[in-house]
Amino acid sequence: MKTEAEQPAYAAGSLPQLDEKDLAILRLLQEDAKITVREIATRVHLSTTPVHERIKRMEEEGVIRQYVALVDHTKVGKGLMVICYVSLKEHSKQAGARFIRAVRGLDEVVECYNISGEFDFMLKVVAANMDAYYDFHVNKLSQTENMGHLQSVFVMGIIKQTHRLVF
Amino acid sequence: MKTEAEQPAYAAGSLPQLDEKDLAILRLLQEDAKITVREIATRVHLSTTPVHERIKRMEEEGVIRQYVALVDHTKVGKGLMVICYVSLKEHSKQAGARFIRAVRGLDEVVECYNISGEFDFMLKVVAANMDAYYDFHVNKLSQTENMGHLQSVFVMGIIKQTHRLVF
DNA sequence: ACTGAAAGACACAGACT
DNA sequence: AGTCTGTGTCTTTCAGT
Repeated sequence: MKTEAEQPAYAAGSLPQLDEKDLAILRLLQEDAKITVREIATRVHLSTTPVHERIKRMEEEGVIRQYVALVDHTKVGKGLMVICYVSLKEHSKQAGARFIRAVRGLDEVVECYNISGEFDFMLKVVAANMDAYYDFHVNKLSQTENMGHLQSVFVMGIIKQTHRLVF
Repeated sequence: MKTEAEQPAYAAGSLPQLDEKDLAILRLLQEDAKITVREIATRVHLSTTPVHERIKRMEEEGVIRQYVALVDHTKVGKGLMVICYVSLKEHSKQAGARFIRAVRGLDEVVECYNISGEFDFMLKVVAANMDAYYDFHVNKLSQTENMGHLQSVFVMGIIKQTHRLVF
C-alpha cells in the first residue's frame, strides 16, 4: 500500500481488472473499514478465503489506498476550513517542484490540487481559528518562495463530505 | 457515530474534553484504522481496557466520525476530478435547502461547502471522464431548480491529499 | 481510572475440491 | 477459483485494585 509521500501527482497507473465481486467488497469497505471479512463474505455470497485474497490483492494494487479513522475537525479544535488559491510568479518545473515540496510540508494544508484557470493551485486548509489561519497565511504560505497571488475563500458550512465513490 | 445524512451543516457541538492520551490514540487511528488496540496501548503506555473505552467514548461523541477504506478513484474508473462553483438565483432559506437536498443526492458530488465570495457553493465532483462530467453538468447539476451561475475548474494534478489533522 | 486475565470472535493459512 | 477446517491473535468483558 502506498504511503502519502509516495503518492504520484495523478495516479496514471494501469487500471486493475476489478470484477463485480471486487467492487462490491470495495463498496462495503469504503463505508466501514471495520466490517469483518465474514460479514463481507456473507453479503457478496462468497466464503472468507476468496474475500481475504481479493482484499489483499486490492491493497497491493493500490486500489485500497489506506484504512483511516475520520476525525471530526471541529471536535479537535480545528474549527476553520479555508480554500486557498495560489498562483506562482515563475512557472518553471523547478519552481513548481519547490512549491509542491513546501506545501506537502505544511500540516495545515490537507489537500492541494493543480488546477485549470487563472490560479495554479487550490489548497484546502484546516486551522484552529482565524488567528491561526492568519498566522499560516502571512507567516507560512506567503513566505513560500516564488509565491504570486494568494486568495482565500472561507468555508462557512459543510453541506456534504463523503469519501464514498459510487461505482 | 453519526451517519453522513445526519451530519450538521457545520458541527457546532460542544468540544469534548480530550486529554493527551485521547489525542495520541486519535493520531494513531487516523493514520491506520487497522492498528490493534494492543499496539495502541503499548504506544500510549496504557493497557487495552482504557484504550478500548476511550475509543468507544470518542466514537459515541462523534470525535471519530467513521472508519473507512480510502479507494483510489483513478483505479475504479473515476479519473476526473472537478471543482464546481455554484451561485443560486434566489437566496431564501427554502431555496437553499432545496439545493442542498439535491446536491446530497448526487453521487458524483463528494464534497459541498457553503463559501464566502461571489459564489454560494463549492462542489468537488468525481466522474469517470469528460463525457460523464458533461452529462452530470448539463443533465443533473444545471437542471437543479434555482440554479444561477455555474463554473467548473478542472483538477489537473493531485499534489497532496490527506485526512490527517495535526493536533 | 486503571491492570490483568479470560472468553469468544476473528483473521489468516493450509489441505482439499 | 472456490469451500472447509484449524490455529494463533485479536477484541471485548469482567473481577479486582
